[in-house]
Amino acid sequence: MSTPKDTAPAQAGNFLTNIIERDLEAGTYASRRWAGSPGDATHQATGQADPAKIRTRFPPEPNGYLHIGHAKSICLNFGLARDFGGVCHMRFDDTNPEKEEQEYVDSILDAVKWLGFGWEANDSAHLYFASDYFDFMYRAAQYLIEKGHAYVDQQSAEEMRANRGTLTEAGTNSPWRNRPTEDSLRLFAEMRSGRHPDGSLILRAKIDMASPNINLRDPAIYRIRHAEHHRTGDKWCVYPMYTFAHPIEDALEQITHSICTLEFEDQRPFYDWLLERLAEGGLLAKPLPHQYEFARLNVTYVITSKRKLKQLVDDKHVDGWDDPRMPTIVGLRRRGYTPEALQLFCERTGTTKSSSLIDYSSLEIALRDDLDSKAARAMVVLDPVKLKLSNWDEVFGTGHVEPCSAPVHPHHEEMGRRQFNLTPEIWIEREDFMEVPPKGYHRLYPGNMSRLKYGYVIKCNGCEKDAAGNITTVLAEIVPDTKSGTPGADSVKVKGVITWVSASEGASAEVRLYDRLFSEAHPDAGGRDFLEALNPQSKQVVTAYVEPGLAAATAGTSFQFERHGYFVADLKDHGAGRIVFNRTTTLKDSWAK
RNA sequence: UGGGGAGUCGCCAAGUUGGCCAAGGCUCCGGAUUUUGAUUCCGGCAUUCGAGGGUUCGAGUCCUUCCUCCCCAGCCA
Repeated sequence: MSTPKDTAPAQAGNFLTNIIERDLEAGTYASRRWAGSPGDATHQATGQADPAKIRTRFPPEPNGYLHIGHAKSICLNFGLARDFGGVCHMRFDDTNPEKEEQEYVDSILDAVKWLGFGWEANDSAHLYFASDYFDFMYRAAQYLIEKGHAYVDQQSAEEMRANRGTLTEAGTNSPWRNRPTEDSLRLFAEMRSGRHPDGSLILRAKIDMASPNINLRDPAIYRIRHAEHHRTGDKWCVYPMYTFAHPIEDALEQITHSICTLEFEDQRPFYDWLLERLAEGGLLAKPLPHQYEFARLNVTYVITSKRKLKQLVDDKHVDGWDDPRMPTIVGLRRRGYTPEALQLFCERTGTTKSSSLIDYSSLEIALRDDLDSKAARAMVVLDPVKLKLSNWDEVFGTGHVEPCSAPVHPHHEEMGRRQFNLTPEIWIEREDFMEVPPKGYHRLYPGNMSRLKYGYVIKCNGCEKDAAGNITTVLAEIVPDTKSGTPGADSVKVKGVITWVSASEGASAEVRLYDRLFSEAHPDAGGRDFLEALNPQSKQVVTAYVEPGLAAATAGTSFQFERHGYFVADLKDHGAGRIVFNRTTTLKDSWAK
């Protein structure tokens, strides 16, 4: 997975590619060794020069489902490794046993693979867990205590908060801050042995309670938590905090560029402080990893707050985490988004440090751009009204069905052709007929001609209505010798071409017409209730008539329903005997709605 | 009011050490092709870089004052 950057006219880079190029040129990481697995300085020293020019990592906490924002981070980290001859590690940041589960590990792995990335490189799987480093982390904490860089505090959480100071006022030292080293060492061992209850003691780094950066006011680095961990079981009852664990994970894995989101900027000084301390003690190999921050992805009409997404699921506003309206990877996938479309979207939106708000439509545009050349075409009538060809018997003879042929894709003949029959009664879209057409309308209205796509030109003769005045049947007649593909096809020019499905041969299908989940661009702006911004029409289910061949579609396959948009056979509900499609997105429509 | 970030066309976004007319993508607007009002194809789209001063032959890039927005006071990540 290490294709070097090609020579093609390089896309303008971003601040991260600039940094990496500079590091590569300067040989910043050239001296790194890699012993084939993560480990401390001694371990890595036994290895060869690292075959990976750079190492990045995607480090989610396995506490929920991945969403579109994670997709960006995945594309960034795996993409950078791919483009610069490096390796990207798949790592689970599982340092909080109370929130994490194996189920999430599995779904995250699945999402990353589906997106098109892998963690296999140089004959090994770079799949790691922070929990595998607990032994080292414990040793590192002991080292910090020994050197006077950490101490066991026994203030309560409330006391600690009170003594931390505020944004404008310095904090005050803990009365336990200068506890003798031996005492802290003993207490820390007792914490580990299970002698103390949750919250009674805590290990803190000793830095500066007056620092203007609150993260440096003796941050907590190890806490007591008598909880079962999904991987280490009850082996531990002390767990490292993110602040302490993450830099160590990066260093043990020989990560070069540790990329995270902007809110961690203030943590960087501690990241560097910690790693320097451990490196000067000979525990970690130099050169050390560096943290870089980028702006997280924000998209209009979309929320990514885990708490709020969970509420949508729990309160049944959506049908689960994989509801096609959810911004989760599983949801986007079920909606019909492709990995390529998501990657294209991430490339187009770029990577910077300035927070941006991307139009939701960019997502749809990227999807259309990807699907247009790949999706097989099909004719489907979503809002059916019957049309009778009144001169059928005169033109073809009673009982005749007229075979029609269409390309699977108009620009890719190699994709083959599909067959279906034209019959005397067909379904057409209700909006393709108007008794009184507006200016510029060129489909069916009394006296006007249109073409039945891949079939004949027909002339509209009016319609039939029920007692309430609703149109029940559109009446039309075949214009002879105008069949598509025959020499006479162009003898009659028409402006409108409409799609149709044979009433006797078409299959009926359940089609779910999805629209954006929220009707406001900023559903959770200004602290108001995001549920009030829910779009009541985000899901409409219709019974449609589809081209007969669609019955054989396999779940997960995308089609373009001509003139309607892109649809995907539902991953869960489409199958033998039941045809179920989800509308992924409509087609671009420049005809005023 | 402390600290850390960010402000370039409708939405993104290049622009690194000051120097040819401020990249590119998407949207949009014209026009051509089209049996999807889709696609494709041509063409157009910032005297201006949050605002004001200043330095300079020359500034988005340097100095300065100001404005706006985002993040930080979990024993979450």
